[in-house]
Amino acid sequence: MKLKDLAAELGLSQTTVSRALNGFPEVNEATRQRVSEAARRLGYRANVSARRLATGRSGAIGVTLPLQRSLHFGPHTAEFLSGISERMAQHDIDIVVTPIDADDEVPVFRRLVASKRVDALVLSAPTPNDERIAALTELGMPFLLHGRADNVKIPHAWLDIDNEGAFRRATSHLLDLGHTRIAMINGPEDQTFAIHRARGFRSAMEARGLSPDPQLIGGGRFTDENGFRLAQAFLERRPRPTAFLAGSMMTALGVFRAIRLAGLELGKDVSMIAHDDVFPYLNADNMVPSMSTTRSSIRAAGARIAELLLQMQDGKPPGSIHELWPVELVLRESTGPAPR
Amino acid sequence: MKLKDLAAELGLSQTTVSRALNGFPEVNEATRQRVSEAARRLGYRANVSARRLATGRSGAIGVTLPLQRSLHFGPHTAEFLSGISERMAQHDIDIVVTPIDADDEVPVFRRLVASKRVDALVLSAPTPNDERIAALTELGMPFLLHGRADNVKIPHAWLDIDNEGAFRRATSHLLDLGHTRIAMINGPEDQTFAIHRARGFRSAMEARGLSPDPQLIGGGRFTDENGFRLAQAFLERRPRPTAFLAGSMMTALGVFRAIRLAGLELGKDVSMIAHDDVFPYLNADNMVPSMSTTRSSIRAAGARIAELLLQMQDGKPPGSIHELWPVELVLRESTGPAPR
DNA sequence: TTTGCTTTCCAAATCGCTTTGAATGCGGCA
DNA sequence: TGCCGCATTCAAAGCGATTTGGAAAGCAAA
Repeated sequence: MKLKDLAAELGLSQTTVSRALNGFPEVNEATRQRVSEAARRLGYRANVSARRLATGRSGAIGVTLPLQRSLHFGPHTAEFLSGISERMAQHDIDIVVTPIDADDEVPVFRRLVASKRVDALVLSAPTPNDERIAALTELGMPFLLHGRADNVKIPHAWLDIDNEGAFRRATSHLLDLGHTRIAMINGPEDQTFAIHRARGFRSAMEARGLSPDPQLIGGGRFTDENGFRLAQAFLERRPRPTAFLAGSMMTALGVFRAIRLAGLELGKDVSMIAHDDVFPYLNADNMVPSMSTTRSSIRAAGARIAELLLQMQDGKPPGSIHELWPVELVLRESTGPAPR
Repeated sequence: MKLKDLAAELGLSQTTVSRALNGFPEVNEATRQRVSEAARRLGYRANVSARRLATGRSGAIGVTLPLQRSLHFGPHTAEFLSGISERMAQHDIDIVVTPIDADDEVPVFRRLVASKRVDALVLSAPTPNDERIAALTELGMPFLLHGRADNVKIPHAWLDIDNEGAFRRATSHLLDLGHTRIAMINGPEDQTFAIHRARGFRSAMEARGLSPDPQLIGGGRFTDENGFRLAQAFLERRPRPTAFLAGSMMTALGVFRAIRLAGLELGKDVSMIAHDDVFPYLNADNMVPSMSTTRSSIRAAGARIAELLLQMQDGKPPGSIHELWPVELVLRESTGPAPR
């Protein structure tokens, strides 16, 4: 069932049918009804390849999967991708995922652009001097950055959460509770967001005339395992840290295990605030004890990015798109006064 | 830079250039060299939409993301998707992810088929009477099932791991160690794989004249939280279970927390074998104590499914594709003799 | 020289849609 | 009546590849 068939069936020209289906104003309302009814009845759907060829737009947006980067395609990416695709599905736009090695990103971009496979890209996990921005700008491929690349001066669209503010507030709160030996289990050190978090941590400490103990700072992947190992090492130091900041709920689980294994009680002997990207399957409220968190839905960010991408396609200049989302601080049972 | 331009540049016809690039035999080797050199130099890449229209193949395969199903788009799906896309990238085939509500799967399939958006689909998380198989078969859309739909008689391609055998062996091993009160934390009950695992568990028990205690069987999502709650409930029963089977590493983490919280020691007071889908960021070996697992890489399964999909496109009949992968049992420190 | 094969290359049709530029029908108005 | 303007509709020209059905060139055999 193609357009021609449908047109023949209706005794109309392809032009009219096409226009009726695509909501052009110059077609009689009665005709439009007739056309869309027939289309539905006969199960007609435009061949996307043909449409794409004719319009010159691919009707797809690309999301790159970091294969060997410090950030894996893990739960965070999955959740983020859900957010994007949920929104895009409503617009009949495909999400094509492209695995990409850290080494040959630019060649892959070049291919993506030349083959007109996608209309825009979503970039994740930026570093401060992210070179992808220049590459894509030069290639003329629209993109939206999830996160920030502080040192890149080229105008570009981004959406980020206020990592610095979140960790500053979390740290301040721990300081208010009397904690001074605070350990920080951050993300991969090269990532902008991790740098921002470290900055927030440091600035809150310094505001009280303290400075972070480098011995109590760790980074790396957001995994249970990494959280566990770092926390275990930190807990062996004397004096022992009385509070932890964890970069993700995964790390927090590992930290929690280490705390238990050391015979300590979370929320009493040791406090913890973790960053919660809001996974539907990992609820800070339901943990025992419930976890205090800095919270920002990564799925919502994905959905919003999809939205902004659509606006960019409608001509909104990328340089005008900058969103910095505030992060909530949600206090629960895992934080308590510092033991004296 | 389009084919026409490239052809003009070379003083050849589009036909010849196209053939040279696509490796047809009837073009002179010297010409081919000249063509591909020029293509490289000028950065020519075929417009995928045009190619797709001309060939009638979309050059993409679809992966559906269950949005509201019992299985979320979580770490498992992410890892699986990595496997697929890794393999497909080598063939310049796009992966398009389509979010899909459990309710309107068939309409979405119908649209996918009619719009010729993808050449084939990957289906995950089947139930025993999975109705998607009939729907897709009827629509003539090739697909490959990750898992099995036992009661569906329509011939179709599938790849699955031997869940039943894995859990039978794991259970047998626990029985060998003297455990008899074994708790099982399974996956979502409607899923075939969970049913198979339950069957393996039961059959191992029955082979020793025992039968599983329904009070010690739980299901649900593969999350830390779910594992924690179920394990905690089970550990309150008397006599207490001395061993756990966990459906995933995520659940296992929760079980582990519950065990610690109950003041018990894993590997001594309580044993556990978890199913490990092999996440790069969650290593059973590095846990403390290290975790005994039934192991099968879900990423490898994804890669293999991609491979099989390619073979299907080359004409291999779907009905002939059935792969049942054995599952390793890897014993580590989390399993020990039953306390007397 | 002709014929018959290969080898190598080409012109033009095709894929199914969008879009341009023009045609048609019809009521209103002078 | 004749012309204009508006609302509809249409025929045909793209979009950029693949592919069909030859054709030209080169060469060996007749």
